[in-house]
Amino acid sequence: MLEMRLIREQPDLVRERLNTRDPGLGKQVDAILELDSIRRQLETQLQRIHAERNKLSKEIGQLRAKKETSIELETKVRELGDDLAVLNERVIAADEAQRSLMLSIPNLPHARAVKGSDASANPVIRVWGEKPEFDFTPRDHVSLGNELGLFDFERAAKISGSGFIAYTGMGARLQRGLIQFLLDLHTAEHGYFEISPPYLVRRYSMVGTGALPKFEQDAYGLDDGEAFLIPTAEVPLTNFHREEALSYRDLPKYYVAQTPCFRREAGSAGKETRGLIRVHQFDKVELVKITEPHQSYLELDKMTADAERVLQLLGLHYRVIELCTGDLGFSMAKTYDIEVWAPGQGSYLEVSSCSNAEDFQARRINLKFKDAEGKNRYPHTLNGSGTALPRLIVALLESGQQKDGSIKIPEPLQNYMKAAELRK
RNA sequence: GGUGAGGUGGCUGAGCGGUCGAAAGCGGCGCUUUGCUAAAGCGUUGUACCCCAAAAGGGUACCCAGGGUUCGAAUCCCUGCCUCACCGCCA
Repeated sequence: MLEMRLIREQPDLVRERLNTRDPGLGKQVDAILELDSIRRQLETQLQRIHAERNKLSKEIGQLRAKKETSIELETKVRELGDDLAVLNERVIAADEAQRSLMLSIPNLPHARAVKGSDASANPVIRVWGEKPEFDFTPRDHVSLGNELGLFDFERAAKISGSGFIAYTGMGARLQRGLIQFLLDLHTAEHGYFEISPPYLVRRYSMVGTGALPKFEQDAYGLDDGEAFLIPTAEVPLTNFHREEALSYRDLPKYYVAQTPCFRREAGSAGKETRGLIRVHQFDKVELVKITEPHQSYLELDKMTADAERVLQLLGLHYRVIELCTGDLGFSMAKTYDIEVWAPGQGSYLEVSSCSNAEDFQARRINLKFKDAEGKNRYPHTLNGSGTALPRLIVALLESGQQKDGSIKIPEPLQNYMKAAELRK
């Protein structure tokens, strides 16, 4: 949620920045200003009547204490009470109208974010390693994995429909080993605190991170929309301290969690849907930070580096791109995507997205911290994948493949896998 | 799922339907005393919103949440949520 005061005091700035996301979005500023002024007028009226009623009620109490009559006052107060009820409903309605519009307005892109309307404008920030060379035509993970018995798409589809995967045998062990490797790396070497959170969350937690209200069609809902399967561990982790006031001494917080993620992927049928690349349920190791505002961008760089480290240790070629204003997620002010090279696809796959939401989510979840002066302020929240499992597996299989269809396992994984390669 | 108890400010814990945003203690902050520490004394100490250009100041709301009774609710009634205890069921 944006700060109302900012919209009120610098509407042009807000309008302009929203327009960099999507020309036309800036119009929302005028709508919100209108609702805000209506709400405030009503609230002022309501409060005047309240003040009057409180005063008269107090007088009634005093009259009664002196055993004097107070009938006239009582009648008057009763009338005020009726006005109050009517006005109160209008205030509540105005408040809700404003709030719901506020919740549907995305975050402002960072002031220096690259401007652009879609992914084609995303600049490449850096590249690590090189595309591996093969003296044969590299195969894709589906054919490699099927041959090695690493997963079973047909049976998974039989159970749950298309878009679900069952890892089998060494494939299952590969995922488990990777999860272990990732959690060990981030906890032991990068300083994150491990949490195993609920996978089912309340609606307000989804609203809190910005997954709702806009993207309800992407989530799996239960109980008539009161609960949702998490689309990412960002939701439970970021909400972990909701409604709390932390101390600046507790910041920054570094959290890591491995969870499944559930996504309907509505509207993406047919698009990069082959194999493991886009599925309805996948595992992910997620990083979340809560920081003081002045260090959040430094922390974003560190978090991105932590995610990149995964690929470096596994020897996977990747590039980091910055999302332009038009491609930014709803809650985010700045995002770096890490894309790993998948030789069998002949393309880069997004395996991590590291973002700074600034105070946008903190406002929504009412998360504050007391600074050194004892003042309550909103911290910044960050999140990044570290990393998504299926696409990491795609890259590992396709990059590690050998002519005979076996797969070399990168050195750091070998202990977890109890094997140096995958073969029939 | 059943029964019982309970949810008050950073914490502990009072609170007769009217002057209670809420006693007291602890903690925090400030000042005084002090060679330093400790201790003591005094003062201060919630959040959100509204009015005001801003500051000063004023006002409204908030004692788990939502309804209700009443001229008036922390206080009475109902519902829900949560916590604790015991029972049942269950991985």
